[in-house]
Amino acid sequence: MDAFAVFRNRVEEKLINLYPELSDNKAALSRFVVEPPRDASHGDLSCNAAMVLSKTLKSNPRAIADSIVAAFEGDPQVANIEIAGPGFINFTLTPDVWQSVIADANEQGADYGRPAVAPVGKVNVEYVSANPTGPLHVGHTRGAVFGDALASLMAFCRYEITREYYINDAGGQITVLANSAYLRYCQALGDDIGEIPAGLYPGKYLIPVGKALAEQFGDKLKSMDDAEREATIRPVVLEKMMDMVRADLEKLGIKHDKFFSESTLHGGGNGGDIKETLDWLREQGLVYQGTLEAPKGKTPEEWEDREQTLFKATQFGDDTDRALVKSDGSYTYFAADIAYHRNKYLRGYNSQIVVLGADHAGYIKRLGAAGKAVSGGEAEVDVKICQLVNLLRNGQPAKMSKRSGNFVTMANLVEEVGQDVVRFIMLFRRNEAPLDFDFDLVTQQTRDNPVFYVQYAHARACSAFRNAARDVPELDVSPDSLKSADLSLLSHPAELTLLKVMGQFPRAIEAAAVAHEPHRVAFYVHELAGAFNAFWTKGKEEPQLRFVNHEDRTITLARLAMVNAVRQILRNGLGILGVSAPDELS
RNA sequence: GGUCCCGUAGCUCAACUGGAUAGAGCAGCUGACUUCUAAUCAGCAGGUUGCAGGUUCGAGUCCUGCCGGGAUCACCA
Repeated sequence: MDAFAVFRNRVEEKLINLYPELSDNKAALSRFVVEPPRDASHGDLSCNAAMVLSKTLKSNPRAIADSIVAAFEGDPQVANIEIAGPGFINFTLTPDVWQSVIADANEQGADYGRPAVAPVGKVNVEYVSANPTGPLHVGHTRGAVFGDALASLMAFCRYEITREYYINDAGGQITVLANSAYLRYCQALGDDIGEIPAGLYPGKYLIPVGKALAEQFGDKLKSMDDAEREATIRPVVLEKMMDMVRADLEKLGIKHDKFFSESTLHGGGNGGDIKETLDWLREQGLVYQGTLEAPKGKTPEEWEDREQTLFKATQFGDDTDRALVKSDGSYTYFAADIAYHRNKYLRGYNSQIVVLGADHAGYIKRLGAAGKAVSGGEAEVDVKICQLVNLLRNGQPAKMSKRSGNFVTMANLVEEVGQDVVRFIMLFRRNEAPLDFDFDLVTQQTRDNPVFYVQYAHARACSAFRNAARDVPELDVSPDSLKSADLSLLSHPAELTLLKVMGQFPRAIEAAAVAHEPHRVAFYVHELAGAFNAFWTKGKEEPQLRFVNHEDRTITLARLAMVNAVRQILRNGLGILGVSAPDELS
């Protein structure tokens, strides 16, 4: 049970009893919260209902608070209740409420923290979606980790989640890719290709692709005309590129459920494709022929004033209407994007999350507009922007030379510092804040390094069990035995402090999922690790607080039950982030 | 010029979506180590939350206008 949720319900019940007119006013009732007070001296739980409902009830907050407090008279789990400040109701709970967190965590195990009821509706999380023209680099990594952790977080909270990758395989860059691969193919057949011409991809990763083409086709590609050759090469190269992307993602532990190919939107008739979508938009009166004004910063010479096919994006909150058809008659990228959002909507996703890089900030409004337009306002499109990652070495910018075509790939990054570090560091920051990634700092095993700090706390928890097995081998610490522990022994203030942090896990998780903010999970496990380390050190000053007590088996068992719960919560939190929880650190 | 993001302790960042006296870590002082119960912990010090207004019981958070930093700005993807 989550004490915060339980007491919120309890307050709501009492409010409806006291003020029957609230029973059909869900909106008002949904506005108050029960949360931990900032200052621990205010108690365990704080409720703002009296202030929030003051207007609705046309009564002053103090009077409402008084009536709520009176209604809690006799509640066996309330040790103290008082009104403070402008009308906060502060609860201090009896220790057994917090002690029960241990039993819950140990009993529910990997499910501890999971909300009881599943939210309605399917959620599509689209992330990475990098152009399949080369290896993933560090710029893709943050979005990849963020999207993956967000999907895991929401899946943990029982949302029906699909992890999706949109393959941009319909544009001109794939033609360039095919031509680049053809050059490597010629090279594989023994031709001297010299310098890679400007405009083609120079990367060495295409060399094996060229070899594969040579093995598959012999010299047949050379005798084809350009169109036939491209049509032949394209799917083969694309597949190779996507294999590479998938392999890179796997190094970070990322696996998508669905790879959606943009080119399928350009084909015909499978529902939700571009033509059908544009026809549908036309029926809605959202498409017209017109001209756009030149942006203020552009000089008239840079601007070709021309009539084009436009989507009324402004009607849905965008800043300008958007072109759907290019001057050569083909569809714009955005036209495909609208169709893609419609496709997702038709597949039943009323909630669509799109994770993009910092350079796509300008897309938030237009994607939101697309989502609203194609769903008649039913689908929510939440665009999450991940800001830039600054790579540092020893505090100095780790410059990458763009000229030589060298860049830090995702694979390099993971190889150098490991999956856990990459993932945790990238999640230990709000997504919209820029991130410094210092190679030297993130590999240190010190307090400065949050990944290490949290993993160390988990390893310590495990070591408590190793020590117990060594020092009191006759003590049964099996799950069943831990279940029988007398948790009421854990009433020392230091223990209650730790237990209260533990008890916040469920609401922290749920709030993070609702807000689409996985970084909160990272901050939570960091806080729990701190609370655990603090308690651990207390055992130094006060030996009776040590986990293993040679004289007293019952307190040892209770303490180990608590340690096991800490370990479980850390595992659950880290599991959501995709970071391992090692039993020992080397 | 438009739009979006950011601006919080010397530094790097939080603040549970409007709650109470704005919190952590680093750096600086003080103290605690037979290194898996110090890879850590406790304490001290550090603030006009960029500026000015507004909304209300209450603002770092919401609205307006400025200042500073970054990103982006038809037809590429």
